Amino acid sequence: MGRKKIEIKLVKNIEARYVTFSKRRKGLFKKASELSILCGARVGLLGFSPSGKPFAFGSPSFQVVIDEYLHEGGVETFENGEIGNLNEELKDLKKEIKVEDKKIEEVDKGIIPTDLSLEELQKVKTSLKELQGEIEAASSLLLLAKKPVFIIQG
Amino acid sequence: MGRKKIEIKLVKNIEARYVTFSKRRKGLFKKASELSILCGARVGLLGFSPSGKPFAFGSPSFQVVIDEYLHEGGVETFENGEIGNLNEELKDLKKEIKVEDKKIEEVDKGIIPTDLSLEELQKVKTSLKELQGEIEAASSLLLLAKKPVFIIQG
DNA sequence: CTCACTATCTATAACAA
DNA sequence: TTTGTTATAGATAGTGA
Repeated sequence: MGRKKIEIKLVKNIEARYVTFSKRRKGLFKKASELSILCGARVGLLGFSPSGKPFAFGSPSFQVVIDEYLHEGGVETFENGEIGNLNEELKDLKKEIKVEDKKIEEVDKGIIPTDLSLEELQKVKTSLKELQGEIEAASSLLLLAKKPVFIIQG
Repeated sequence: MGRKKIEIKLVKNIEARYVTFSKRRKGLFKKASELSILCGARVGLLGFSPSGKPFAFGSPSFQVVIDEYLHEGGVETFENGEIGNLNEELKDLKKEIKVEDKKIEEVDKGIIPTDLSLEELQKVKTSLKELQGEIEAASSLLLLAKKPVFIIQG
């Protein structure tokens, strides 16, 4: 999406890193907004910049997402017993991913040979990261669903 | 980004809506993941599908974002007094946006004439939605910063 | 950190399965 | 709700201010 294809890994140059962050955060907000409007979904986003500054986004609002989570997105969303099963599945997935992650690391270091091109390897790594993110988040949701939940002091 | 340019508004056909949701959620996760990896940012995402099913994503993990928010992203991020000022600014911005929103609605209904092309109008509307999302979220962050915060029961 | 420019790379709308 | 294909619309890397 730019003058050149880039690898998805930490941008070394700090200045360039901030520029990239600024541009892509904007892009992410836009995507989140579009998803919400096009599909009637609700999306909340919370994060921290490279320098540790918080940023957030919500559509139709951040608060709506929190409220929906508190009132409907928690325990009631899952059938009885379902949570335990899902947790087991997630545990297995995490194990598998850990194995794959280690494998890739060793390929990277040349310890293990591979038939994959650098480009293909990059894709695998990126996919793995995404999967990790989803699984991790799913775990968190399940955890929160089991032990309710975010409480907002007020 | 597809065969045709589309307006950013609720997809009428429900089947198509779900397809769009499925694809764009995937895209959003990818963008969030890339932002995190490229810039060393932490990103957490929580939302609900059109049908009310929760989804979440985190990079490097959902939990990391929550933890950082609890420990560093809250009150300490803002200087004393800064919060009050920011809240005032946000209040003003919200008012302005409300006005603009109403204006656009009336333009849509033909009550107010406009020199803008449909395309330009669409852009303005989309930008406004994004701005709303950011401002709303900023408000939430400030609110949470003032009245600390998410508490995770355990 | 933001803004503008523009050559390229990517995400995705429409369609079918 | 998910997946694959293909033509396009849209995002963004590199660069300079």
